[in-house]
Amino acid sequence: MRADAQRNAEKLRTAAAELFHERGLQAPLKEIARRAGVSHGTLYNLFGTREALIDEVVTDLAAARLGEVAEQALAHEDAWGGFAYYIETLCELQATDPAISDVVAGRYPDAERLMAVCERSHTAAARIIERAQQAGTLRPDFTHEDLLFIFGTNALVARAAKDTAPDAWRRGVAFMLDGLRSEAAHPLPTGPLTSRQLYQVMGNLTGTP
Amino acid sequence: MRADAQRNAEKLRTAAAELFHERGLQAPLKEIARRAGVSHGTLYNLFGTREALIDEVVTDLAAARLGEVAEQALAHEDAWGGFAYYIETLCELQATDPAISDVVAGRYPDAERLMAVCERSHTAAARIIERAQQAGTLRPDFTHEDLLFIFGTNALVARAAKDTAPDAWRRGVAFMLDGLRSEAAHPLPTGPLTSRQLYQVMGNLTGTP
DNA sequence: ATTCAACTTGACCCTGGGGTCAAGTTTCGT
DNA sequence: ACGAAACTTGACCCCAGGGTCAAGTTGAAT
Repeated sequence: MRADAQRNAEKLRTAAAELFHERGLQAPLKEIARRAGVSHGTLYNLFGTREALIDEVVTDLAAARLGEVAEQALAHEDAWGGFAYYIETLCELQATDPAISDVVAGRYPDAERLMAVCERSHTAAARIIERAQQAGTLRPDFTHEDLLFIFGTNALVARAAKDTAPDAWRRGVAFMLDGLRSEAAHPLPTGPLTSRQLYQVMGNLTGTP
Repeated sequence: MRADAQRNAEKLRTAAAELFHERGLQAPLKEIARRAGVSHGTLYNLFGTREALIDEVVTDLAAARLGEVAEQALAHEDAWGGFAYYIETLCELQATDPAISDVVAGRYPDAERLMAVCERSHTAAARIIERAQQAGTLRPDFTHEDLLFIFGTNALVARAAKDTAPDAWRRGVAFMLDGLRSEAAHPLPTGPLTSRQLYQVMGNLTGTP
């Protein structure tokens, strides 16, 4: 790769990181190129697809953030505390960083590294759920898919309320969390989604193709 | 108004009602005209704006549906039962009729008759909430705005899951409802939205201009 | 039957997103 | 310092949605 191309790629990575952070992973590619001071043709030359760019720009950040949250959640002595921490902190992360929000809620099958990160994050989440259920504080009919669903809706809520009431998501999450304790549980009307279904629904929810 | 214009208006109303029902109130106006077998220019001539069309086509249906649900909810002997019925039934309505879903979740300030219907619906909802709170079964920190917020998110969830898992919304609502009982309540992290804030957030949430 | 206002039409414009590629420019090895 | 390969550019194409309006058509009053 020629030196100038290297430089442009770097400028594009920077601009993309900024715009993804500000506006989420659907930020227009042309605008990213504009901010980088480069033609959009160059963006297509150097990265080819949006997902390739995402994979380069967002993956490491996401891995760090998600890993840290999961770790801290498992570090809680109290299983319910860890579970609640996990949900609250991830939702907070979604509210403050649209890019991360989209990673958690979206579908980017062609971003390989990113998918691996999600994979890891999912198994961590499963552990957090299981621990709280074994402690008897989290209702036993709650599933991993329900958790992701929560993040999916929170992504939208947080984005919609960002400028008007940046903390609006907290109330919804708090109500929800109160409904997830074992003591609060009443029988559910429907079984959980399959992961296949979840995948599709999350896609529609966040407008990921 | 000339007879042919009358006929066209009728065809357009019918087509609009169908498409709004199938796809929600953002259905492309050109497609409505196409389905009516009429030029889109005619649609603009006869109705002017999307909201005018909505107001003519959706208001009566919405009034009937919303009115009935509220009435039945208040007819419940049990205040909590009435509250839960109201939420569940309205959410179900959202899941089965995208047009109603958008009415409940959206913003259409220029559709005067529709706004009046919403107004009425809101005061009914307030009564349902208050009754359940006075009975001591609904947590006292729950507000009208929280309720509308629930409908706002449910609109998105129901739409996203429609084709994949038409009942997916039920689980989320059930968790939520379990969190709204007085026994489940833990202190909330934030105060409620003002109605002004809610208005803006709902607008962003549903993409209503 | 004529006439003219009322109405309809579809070509046209705009916006904003995605994407391509021939022609021009720059880097780098020799 | 030169030439080939690598790279960049921006004009161009696509699509889908909103919206306008001059020209043509039709209804109905006289």
